[in-house]
Amino acid sequence: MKEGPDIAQIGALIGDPARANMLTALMDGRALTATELAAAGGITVQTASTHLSKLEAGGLLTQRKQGRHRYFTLADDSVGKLLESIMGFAATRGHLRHRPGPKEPALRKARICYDHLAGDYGVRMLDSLIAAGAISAVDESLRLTERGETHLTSIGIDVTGLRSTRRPLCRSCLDWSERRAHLAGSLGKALLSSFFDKGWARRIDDSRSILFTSEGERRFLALFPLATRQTDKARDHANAGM
Amino acid sequence: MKEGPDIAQIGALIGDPARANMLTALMDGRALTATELAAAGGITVQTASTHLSKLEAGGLLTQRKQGRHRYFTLADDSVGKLLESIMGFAATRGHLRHRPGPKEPALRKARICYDHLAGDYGVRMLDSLIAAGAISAVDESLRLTERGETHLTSIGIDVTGLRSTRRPLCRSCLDWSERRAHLAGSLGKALLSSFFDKGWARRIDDSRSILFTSEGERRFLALFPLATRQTDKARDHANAGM
DNA sequence: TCAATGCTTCGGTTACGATCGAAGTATGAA
DNA sequence: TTCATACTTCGATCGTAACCGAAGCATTGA
Repeated sequence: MKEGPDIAQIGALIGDPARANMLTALMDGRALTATELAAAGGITVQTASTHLSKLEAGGLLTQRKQGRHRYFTLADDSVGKLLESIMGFAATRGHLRHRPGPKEPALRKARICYDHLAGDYGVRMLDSLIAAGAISAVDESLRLTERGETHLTSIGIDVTGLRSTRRPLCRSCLDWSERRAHLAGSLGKALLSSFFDKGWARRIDDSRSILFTSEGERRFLALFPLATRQTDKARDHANAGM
Repeated sequence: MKEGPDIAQIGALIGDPARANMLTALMDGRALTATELAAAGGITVQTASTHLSKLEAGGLLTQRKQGRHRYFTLADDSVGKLLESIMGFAATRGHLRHRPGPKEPALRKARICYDHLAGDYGVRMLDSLIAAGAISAVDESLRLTERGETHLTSIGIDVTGLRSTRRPLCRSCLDWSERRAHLAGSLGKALLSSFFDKGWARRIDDSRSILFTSEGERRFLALFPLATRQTDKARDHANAGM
């Protein structure tokens, strides 16, 4: 009872919806500013500021001043592990947040996950890239193959340019609506940007859902055909442990 | 943000101190009644009742009616794993609950953990029993040896009687103040009861700390001498993985 | 049938914390 | 210097949920 580590304290830290949203927004390891996190949490910056200082005091976050910005990150990867394990548990209990209303199907189909494509289409894209041999998957780690580099360059992605950034090129990101992995990292971001640039799709207002044009959808589906049966093994491999 | 399982919901469930206390009280796998859990949480039965129904609705607990009692247990061992992982995390962040004030040293020395002896003396007792060959330890599982049965019977413990109960005889229980294991199970309970019966010690009011008489303390320390060097290996074994 | 026990439900109080407007501090740019 | 941006702190409001007393229901035992 009054014994043991104080699970109530960190439970309470995670238990506030705004804080939980900010934490999940940080789960891909990027550093975000207080203002960005306020948006992620759906609150004003003042409120976010108090939340962030609580999270920092609780050892979940660290901050790094850079100019007039303050970049927040998860304190270390044990925090990420903790959040992941809670997510996994919550998923088994069916504690998925269902936004009722007409927006939900669109969100499930295609949406922005930070800066890359998620949802049904996001999972399909990664599956297709793996099936085509463009990306090799070992456990959760993804790697762009030579064939993939050629292929993506041919459709207008500046792969060499992406390589020069500090951010990892390929990253597997768990898709909670699909319960499968999709492609994150700078490559995932570049691909989504290219869809916007080509006019295949656009964001809807302030929502995170992505609306494809009929022409864009046709092209997308042609570019990333459904993975066929014999590729299931590779795909499952990429999703191992999730 | 609005994506993924609702970690805030289960965070909030664990985030209330009373609920957290009730959950940790259930972590040894036993089923406890609502009244017992109310005591564990330090609240009235009415309040406990509402907490318990919330925890049940959240999928953390299940209840089983038996006569006019309602026995609550953790829904399954994934809940235990979850709580353990949070505890582990909380411990690394230094989120140990320190009761300030004079009571704390007494609590660390000897206290009740559900129904058995915990704290420094609890750890010492188990170490000593292992060193004496009364209990054999393989990983976290403890077993009473024949020599141990003879020994304990000679000091007035009705081992055969304890064997007839459904509850496991020996159980290893992690001691958070010592970060080491102590003896739980029906044998742990019986030993503590015998200390009370013999007048060696008594509970203090409503606190969980146990006060030894000077005579009782002398006898206890003589009965359970400090484990010597060469037994460290066995003891560490018993504490493996904690 | 009646009393006792274990637990839940109801009603009302209270306290805590999430929230935001407004003001204050720090950094960078003009 | 002045202005703009990024963020924090202060102060006040407000809503929710934790809490308990009292009453109600269910089970057991006499």
